[in-house]
Amino acid sequence: MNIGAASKASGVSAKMIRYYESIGLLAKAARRENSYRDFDERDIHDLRFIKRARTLGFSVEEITRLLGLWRDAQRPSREVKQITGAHIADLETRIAEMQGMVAALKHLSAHCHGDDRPACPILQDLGGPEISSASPQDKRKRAAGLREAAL
Amino acid sequence: MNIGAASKASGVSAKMIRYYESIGLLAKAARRENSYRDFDERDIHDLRFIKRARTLGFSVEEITRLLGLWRDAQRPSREVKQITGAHIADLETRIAEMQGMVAALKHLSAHCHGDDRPACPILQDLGGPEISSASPQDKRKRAAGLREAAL
DNA sequence: AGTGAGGCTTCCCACGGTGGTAAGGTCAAT
DNA sequence: ATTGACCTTACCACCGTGGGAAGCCTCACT
Repeated sequence: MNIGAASKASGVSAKMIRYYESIGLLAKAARRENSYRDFDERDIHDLRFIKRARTLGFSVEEITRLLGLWRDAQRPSREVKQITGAHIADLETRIAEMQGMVAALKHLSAHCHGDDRPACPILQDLGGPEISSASPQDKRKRAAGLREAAL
Repeated sequence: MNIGAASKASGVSAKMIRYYESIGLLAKAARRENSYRDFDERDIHDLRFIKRARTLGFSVEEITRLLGLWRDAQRPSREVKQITGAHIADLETRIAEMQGMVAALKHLSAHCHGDDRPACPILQDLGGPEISSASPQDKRKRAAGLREAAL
């Protein structure tokens, strides 16, 4: 199976397949005499796994662990659940942050005429003196995950 | 005002102040004889403006426009409201996507024992055959905005 | 007057993921 | 034998942020 075929079969772009291989997320594909990569069913499975996990917002780092667990038939489901739980919490934190932004923005926007007049509470707020930001944005380490996947 | 003082006064790291200057978001700061940057009140205002706007998830590109509007006393508030509205819509799309992920993950997690047994519906789902993903992730251009701000 | 600490300066590197593109090899079919 | 569709590697870009090196500058203290 060529990389193009693997790409179609998995929904992962050829570009990303090579990338995943390069960072060790995906096992190094076999090579034909032409030096073309040759993917088997196992690779396709892994690619689909990765694709699906990315769709669910897991970071590549998390997927590495999940794939490792997948391959270990003996793994305790505890670990999988733990990773998933942490990811859910992460997503929820980010959702809450964004909801805070939306609320603040909607509030400002509601008081902005949005016509030819220059008066605008949105800019007033942005430019104004110390403003009590909704939450001071904790900067805990957080996988890039979805953010880029959504680009 | 040195860059350190400006950083403290605005809450923007010295690193980012230089970066914002380099990309033209912030006007080039005056220099002293030592070649040290010298910030005035106007710069501090702009930095606070940027800081606040980043907190609200605006991308640097959007902030460039907003700052331009701020400086134009004659600007029609329409434009500001329009930018803000687009940003709100963007945020809401991303929130919805993440909420979809959370829902799917919670569903899977609920059916995973999370103990020593290896059986795990989460991995089953990830590794399983074609799954009907919540939404096929539209990839419309979207400013990086929050994603990185939240790191 | 010298020394050390802590500014400041520029410059490059890394991250996460993804896309682009150029320069070359290969294949299959006309 | 040529064309066009594929493959290969290798590099660059994005966004926003942090890290660090190497070299000045300044100030306070000895």
